Amino acid sequence: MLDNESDYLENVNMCPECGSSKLVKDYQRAEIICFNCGLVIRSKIIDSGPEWRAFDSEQAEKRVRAGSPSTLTIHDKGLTTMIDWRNKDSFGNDINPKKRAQISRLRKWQRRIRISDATERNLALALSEMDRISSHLGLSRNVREAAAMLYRQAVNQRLIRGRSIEGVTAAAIYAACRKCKVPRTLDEIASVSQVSKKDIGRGYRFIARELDIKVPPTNPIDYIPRFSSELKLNGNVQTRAIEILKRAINIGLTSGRGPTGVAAAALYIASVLENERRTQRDIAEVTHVTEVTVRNRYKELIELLKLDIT
DNA sequence: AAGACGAAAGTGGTTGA
DNA sequence: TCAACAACTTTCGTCTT
Repeated sequence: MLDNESDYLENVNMCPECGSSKLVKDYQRAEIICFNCGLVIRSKIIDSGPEWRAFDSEQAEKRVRAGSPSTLTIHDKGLTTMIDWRNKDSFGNDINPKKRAQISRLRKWQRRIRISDATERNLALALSEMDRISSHLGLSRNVREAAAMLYRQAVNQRLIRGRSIEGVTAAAIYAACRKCKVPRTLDEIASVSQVSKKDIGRGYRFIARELDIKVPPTNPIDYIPRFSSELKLNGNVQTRAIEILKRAINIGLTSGRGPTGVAAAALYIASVLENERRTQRDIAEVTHVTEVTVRNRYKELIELLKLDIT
């Protein structure tokens, strides 16, 4: 077993063909090659270099082979050159004082260039704001990336001119949420940003038009998973609610109505049908509509879908 | 007493002239 | 730009469990 295993390890130090000890490990091609005679001694070797994923700061120091993946949520996509602040060369030796002065000048300019003009500063600010809002709303990675992408497009097309950074960031997030089918209401976004609901809506319509984003009207079904988990409803209720909504959509019962209201009513009916009853008030609370709306929608639903609540 | 129901008046946003 | 309009909310009183 040990013999077999050594096949996979890289503990060869001598070429079996010519006896030379000058071996080259080529991680790109995953081979160990004799520098002298060119024999491929091992192939498919495993790159044992550190990985970029790190779970604490200690690991972060070790796992530096590849750098972070490129991301849109950092203003330069994480692709900048960083000059280490330690005065060591690549072997860990001290750098002599003359070189040190040179390098510190390099560092200075690198910093200045990284966030150079107004656009860059704007982006950096906006992206950190978006990050703040996203974490408040508990948005997933891909929504954040999507929002960042929208914002970049908006910047490229000079759409920010005359508009507040906060307004556009909030609008970008709203749009990204809808695009990714994890809708947040305007109210929710307004409550964690300094922008009013009205302005976010206006900003959203604006960038949606200018960037030519086609987002279908919000589907009430998209709200079901989030609302029902907030109400601690089980999966059967969710399925039931989605069923109801599909039928409702088919007869056009949802058009013109606020999607949250319809979702709320469907959830209410489903919760009753599945014997997991929640009060109208509870549902109204998490869906941010009033009990009255829940009632109105739910009356329409049972009437037109011929549902019977026992 | 809590929840469900419904009427009536008020609010903010869309639409069409 | 303004008025009409539908959806939604607020408020409050009544009915049901």
